[in-house]
Amino acid sequence: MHNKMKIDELEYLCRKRHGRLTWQRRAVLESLASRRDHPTADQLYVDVRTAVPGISKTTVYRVLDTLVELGLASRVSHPRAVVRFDAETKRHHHILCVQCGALADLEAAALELPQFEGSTVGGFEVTDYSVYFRGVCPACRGERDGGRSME
Amino acid sequence: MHNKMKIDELEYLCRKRHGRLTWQRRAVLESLASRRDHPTADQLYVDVRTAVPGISKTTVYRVLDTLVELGLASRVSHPRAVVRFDAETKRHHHILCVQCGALADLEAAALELPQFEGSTVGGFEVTDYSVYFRGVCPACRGERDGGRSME
DNA sequence: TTGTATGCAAAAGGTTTGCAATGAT
DNA sequence: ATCATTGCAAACCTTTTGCATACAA
Repeated sequence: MHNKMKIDELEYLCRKRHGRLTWQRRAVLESLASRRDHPTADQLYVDVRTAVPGISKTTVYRVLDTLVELGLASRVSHPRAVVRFDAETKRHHHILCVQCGALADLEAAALELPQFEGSTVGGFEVTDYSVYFRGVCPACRGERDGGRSME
Repeated sequence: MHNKMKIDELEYLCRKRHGRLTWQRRAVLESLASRRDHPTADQLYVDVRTAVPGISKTTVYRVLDTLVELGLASRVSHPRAVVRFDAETKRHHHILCVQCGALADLEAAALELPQFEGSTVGGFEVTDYSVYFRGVCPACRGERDGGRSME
């Protein structure tokens, strides 16, 4: 399974850093990696807590920090929303449904964009980039009435 | 001057909505439009307050909401940072310096990207998009030591 | 054993809200 | 005069921090 790889990576990276592989780290990463949406810290907290009661919200925040540092997760955000997390660290883009607020991933390969990395744009040396789309998702296009709530 | 246009637009849009053109709205929009960076609500508050004392922070937040509603400003955000505002509403992209945290605009025209609007991407009907670059700004590239503070 | 990671509770922001007063039209 | 907008203070929420305890290595 793909999640197993993530956990293995976590173990490896923890060792390398003289860090510790706690069940809390495992649990948060497992929960994050098993989801296809972009959960908030609080959603992950609830999630983990139902599976393995006893974790504190503080720890979830700290573990997420660590995962981002280790490159096992990344932060996603858009204006007017709480920060969300994503275990998908391959380059990809995001698209937000302006009607229901759903946030989906878009494979980078699906897009045909120029190769910006390494080039200079506006004087900046580009190391990374992603495209943020806004649009209407399939579900909202179907029922032309709008307004699912933001999950 | 370009800012004058913005204020005129504000006046027009306020009237259209049976809204009122208060000096607070004028002041916030003027401050925002005169800046080339992406100020936070708090920065605008300080700014306006020095020019015309007496405005409250609550009002700055409310005025900014209104400006965004009216299409005179937009929200910009990136993970790990407070929401920032931008009076530039033409399509443009953003680039963040990963060393000093500077956030700059990039003219859309400077990039040569496909025409995504109206097309369908990942099942979504795209209405708008912008590219978010990460890289190293000219200043930080010059002095290869990194670490200006995030303005 | 050693030092990292956790839990708790409290602090720290940033942003929003209720309500009476103000002021633009 | 009327109703949108403001100011104040308090509420809200998410995220961070200090410190003692627990536990992975």
